[in-house]
Amino acid sequence: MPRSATDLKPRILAEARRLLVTEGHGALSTRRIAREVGCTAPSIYLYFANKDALVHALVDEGFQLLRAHLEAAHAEAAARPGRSVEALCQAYADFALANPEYYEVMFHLGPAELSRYPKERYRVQRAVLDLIGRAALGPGAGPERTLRTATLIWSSLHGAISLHLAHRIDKSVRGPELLADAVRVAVQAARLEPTLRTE
Amino acid sequence: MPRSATDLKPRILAEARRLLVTEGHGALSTRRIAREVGCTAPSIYLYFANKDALVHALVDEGFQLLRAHLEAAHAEAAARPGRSVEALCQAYADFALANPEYYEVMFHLGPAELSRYPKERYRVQRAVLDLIGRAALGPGAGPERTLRTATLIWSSLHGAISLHLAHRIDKSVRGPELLADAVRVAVQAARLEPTLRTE
DNA sequence: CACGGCCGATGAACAGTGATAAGTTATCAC
DNA sequence: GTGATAACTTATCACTGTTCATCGGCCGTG
Repeated sequence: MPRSATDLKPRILAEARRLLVTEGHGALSTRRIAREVGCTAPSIYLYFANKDALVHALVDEGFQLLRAHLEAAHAEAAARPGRSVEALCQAYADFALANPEYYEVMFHLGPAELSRYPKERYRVQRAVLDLIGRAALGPGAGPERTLRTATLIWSSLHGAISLHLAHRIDKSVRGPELLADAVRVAVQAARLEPTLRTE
Repeated sequence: MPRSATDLKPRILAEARRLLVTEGHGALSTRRIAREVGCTAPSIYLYFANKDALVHALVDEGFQLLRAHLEAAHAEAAARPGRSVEALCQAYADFALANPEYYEVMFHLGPAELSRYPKERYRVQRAVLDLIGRAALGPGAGPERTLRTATLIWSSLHGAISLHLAHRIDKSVRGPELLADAVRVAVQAARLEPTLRTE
């Protein structure tokens, strides 16, 4: 006897998403979700193998959102070329700052907190990295170099965002400036250097 | 009647440290620590206001360890100058990869997971940043620019480390290479640019 | 010596967590 | 109507951080 007309699974997911966004992933508990949805905690296990699976569904959602956000920014930036990497990076940062709790579960949760899932699924979708890499190097560059450059830009970007979200940055350093610096630095340096071994 | 001769507080701290290092901060539980130490869980609250305070003591320890590690590397690198930033960054990365669980609580735990403590204490010690900044710019640079450049280098470094520790990096991208790239890129670009506003 | 007072430590308890197993109930096929 | 099947709940387990009342040994005072 479903208490509400709709299927339970999407409603559980929606409530989990709502709790994640509004109160952070620490507020995600099976009983809390169940109470809010109008069922009992064990019902969740009918649709998700465990709590990690539920969180992981949100992570997947987050990646889809991020990808859509970046592709929109990419399309918009295509009009005036030359600065498309900067636009992509800005879009990435915007997403992170607008959805800090999504960003948290997407990129900070390690195997310890979110176990029982193949590591492969953690890795960011190649599509996003390709987008960044090609924006930086152009479509001519080889896939390996593209991936490497994209990862470099991404990691620089992520560093600034991660520290900012964790409140680890000195008050006198302004966040947006740091982000802009991080992007510019990574982009310009990544464009120059080919696979230059440093050791 | 202390069951063992020594004071309880340092032994609690030592056991917490051991558990953090060997099993990760998810294994830190008051009862577990108490059992391992030979007392009961409420005894911990005689010496720490709550579990967060205990974790925070470990965070402070971590910062002291990191600082000592970097200062040692700095002293060692003073012999052959010119490459001291790279040496510092390498030392930072070594610390992170050698003590991933320390690094986790030091830099990934946000106010949500580790509440009830003033945000100020989260911010990395200025001493560490000054070390990096002066290694990059020399002692002549102004304190503001030094801090800003150090933060930029640090955040680039942290990005690569954070993604690496969270297993978010594509298998085909080799970790040490990415780290080296991140350092080099941040250093060379940070050296060039003065306070160049990007907007 | 006896008597409080104090302080470290404890046992019991509370509300909450993820998770499982057994039981209930409603719907559908035959 | 009967049986099966799926959805859902109740009860429970082991665990979490935390609090409170209590106990016991020690110390200074009379």
